[in-house]
Amino acid sequence: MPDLTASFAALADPVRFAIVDRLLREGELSAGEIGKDFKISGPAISQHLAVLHDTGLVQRRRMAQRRMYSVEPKGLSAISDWIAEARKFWEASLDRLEQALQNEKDLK
Amino acid sequence: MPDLTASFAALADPVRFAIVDRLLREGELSAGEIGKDFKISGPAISQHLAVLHDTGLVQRRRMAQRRMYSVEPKGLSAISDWIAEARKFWEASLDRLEQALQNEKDLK
DNA sequence: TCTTTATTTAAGTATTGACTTAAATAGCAA
DNA sequence: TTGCTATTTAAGTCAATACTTAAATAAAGA
Repeated sequence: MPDLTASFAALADPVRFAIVDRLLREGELSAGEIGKDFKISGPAISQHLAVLHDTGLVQRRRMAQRRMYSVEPKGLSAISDWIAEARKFWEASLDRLEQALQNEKDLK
Repeated sequence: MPDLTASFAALADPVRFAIVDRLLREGELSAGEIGKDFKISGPAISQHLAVLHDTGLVQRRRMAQRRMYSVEPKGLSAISDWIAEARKFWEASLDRLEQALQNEKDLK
């Protein structure tokens, strides 16, 4: 299992979450375009992008002077896989709860 | 949309992630039982459980002197919903990539 | 009531992390 | 080369947070 806590930590910051969410919807964007959404400095954006890149949530490539960023699906699918696994357990427990409530009702 | 970044922050800590993961698999457990898995102090565990409870990831109830903790499905389904939405976008972009590679191949 | 068990709350410390400004790097164009 | 645009790296500051020990609370039992 990959290190999910690092991915969660990356998405725990509101700026980084908003960046990933926007990249999902709009595809590839430059660091400058991404930065326009926020009132923090350029270097702050660059540092956030570095965190997202280091944790494997975004890819990047050069295009002339610009750095283009896009979502790295593998990074998100690691979370998706864990959630799918977790869902099995919580749905099973909801089923047990529902069953228990039904039995209680039947007794009346 | 609920505050997903708070949920991500809660799961970003390795201890809290392990607690949630174990509660999913084993169901309801007391604070004491949960604490045995870690070498940190009782109060530290209690504080982690408070964070998980405050962010809506776990429920708790009293049972005599003990506090019993279990996963709150709603907390995780908020993440699950975002991932499902995100998946639509990243799969669409993968499809476009695949299409582009196919077109390139056809030209040869 | 007094004691024991289970857990939380309080208070203080140390590390981590998000931000800033200033300086460095990379590529393009005059 | 010199300059211009885009972005990152460096260095330092401040706030958030994960931990500790000590004290408080809650429920049960002798």
